[in-house]
Amino acid sequence: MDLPPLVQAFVLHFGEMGSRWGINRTVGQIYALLYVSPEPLCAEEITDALDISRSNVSMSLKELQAWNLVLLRHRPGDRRDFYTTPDDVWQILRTLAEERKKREVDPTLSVLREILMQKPASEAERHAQQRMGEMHVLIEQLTTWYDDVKQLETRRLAMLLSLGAKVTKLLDTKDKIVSLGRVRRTSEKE
Amino acid sequence: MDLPPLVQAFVLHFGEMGSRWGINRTVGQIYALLYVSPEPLCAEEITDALDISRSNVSMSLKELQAWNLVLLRHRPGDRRDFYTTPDDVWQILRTLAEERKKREVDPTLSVLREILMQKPASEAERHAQQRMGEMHVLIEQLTTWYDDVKQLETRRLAMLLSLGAKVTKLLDTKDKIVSLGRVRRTSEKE
DNA sequence: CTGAATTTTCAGAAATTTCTGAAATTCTTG
DNA sequence: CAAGAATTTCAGAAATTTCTGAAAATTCAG
Repeated sequence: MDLPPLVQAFVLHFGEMGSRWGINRTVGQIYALLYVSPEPLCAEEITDALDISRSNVSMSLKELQAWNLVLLRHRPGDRRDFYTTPDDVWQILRTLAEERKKREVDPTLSVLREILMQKPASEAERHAQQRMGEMHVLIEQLTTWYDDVKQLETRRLAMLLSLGAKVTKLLDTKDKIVSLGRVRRTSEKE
Repeated sequence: MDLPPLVQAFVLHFGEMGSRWGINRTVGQIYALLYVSPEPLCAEEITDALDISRSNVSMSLKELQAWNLVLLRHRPGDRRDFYTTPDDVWQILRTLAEERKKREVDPTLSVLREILMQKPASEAERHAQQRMGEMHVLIEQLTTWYDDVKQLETRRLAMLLSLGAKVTKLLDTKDKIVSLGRVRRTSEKE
């Protein structure tokens, strides 16, 4: 691996982080390399840059394609495949979130739902179901929010973020209105 | 492993998911088991429930403690340690987020900052730095937002989520005001 | 202090994941 | 369709991670 030291540091760190997130080290390194490369790279170039076997590169690229994380490029009169990453980091994040949701969150929700349908046969099971119900609600809330927010264009998303917890002030207002409304409705009934 | 079938399904799924997120299967299973148990469990009980060695339980519990994910409990006149999880799922999520940030995000930010300080020695390095800069900005934005939001109590956080992208309407307004301001300022200059 | 109960440690075994080289396949072009 | 360039596949090797049993350490009651 003889990359510019600055690039090498990035690639190695990324490989390290990848493996802490359940992504294989090599896949992480390849992604990092593609991410910082000024031009799309072909498999051979990745092999040379990272000092890994050609077949490993092939399998790792397949993996990255399955995750929708890389773009395929071609040069006229050259039948090799060249790989690159999207330019927009926000887009990359969105793709990552989308894929993880599809692979991990959705199946978890359906397992939870299935379990929650069953009839508890003991007090322990009843309690377990109750706990799983709480988890189910949490995940549903998060994914609903995510489905909402993922539609936003980058510019607007950035704005939403920069607003941060300042939204709380708005919430305070809403909060008061809602509770006022509740009080009124309650007193009307009486 | 002879748990109620409903609990077993949950525990196994959780172990599976854990390993996809870089958490060892056993650690995930133990956490799931503690999460749904009506009472705190001692190491011996976990050993029996999950059919793993006592030493494995000991090490996995140590791991969970390092992640601040479990609570230690004692019974009077019994010197065994009993383990449980917090009741509030939101609190669990917060802890998880906090720990991952501390272990993975913060180090990444500091690696990026360090690399960005260096002087690029080539065009390729200049480009790589530019890309890393974009990633750095993204992560900074996300963590700033996170630092903001993590303070919120559960009730308010849930409200923020339920609001979701409806906040966009507010943003639209802000957006218009901002761009109006820009137009005015520009025309004043001319 | 002794000894029983409990927990921790850790070297090596077992299991799992990752990686490689060689062969097979695909694709293009003359 | 033959040849050559590029890619993919996959069985087994290598590396890494996880797990265990045995021994050591800790804790506490008597």
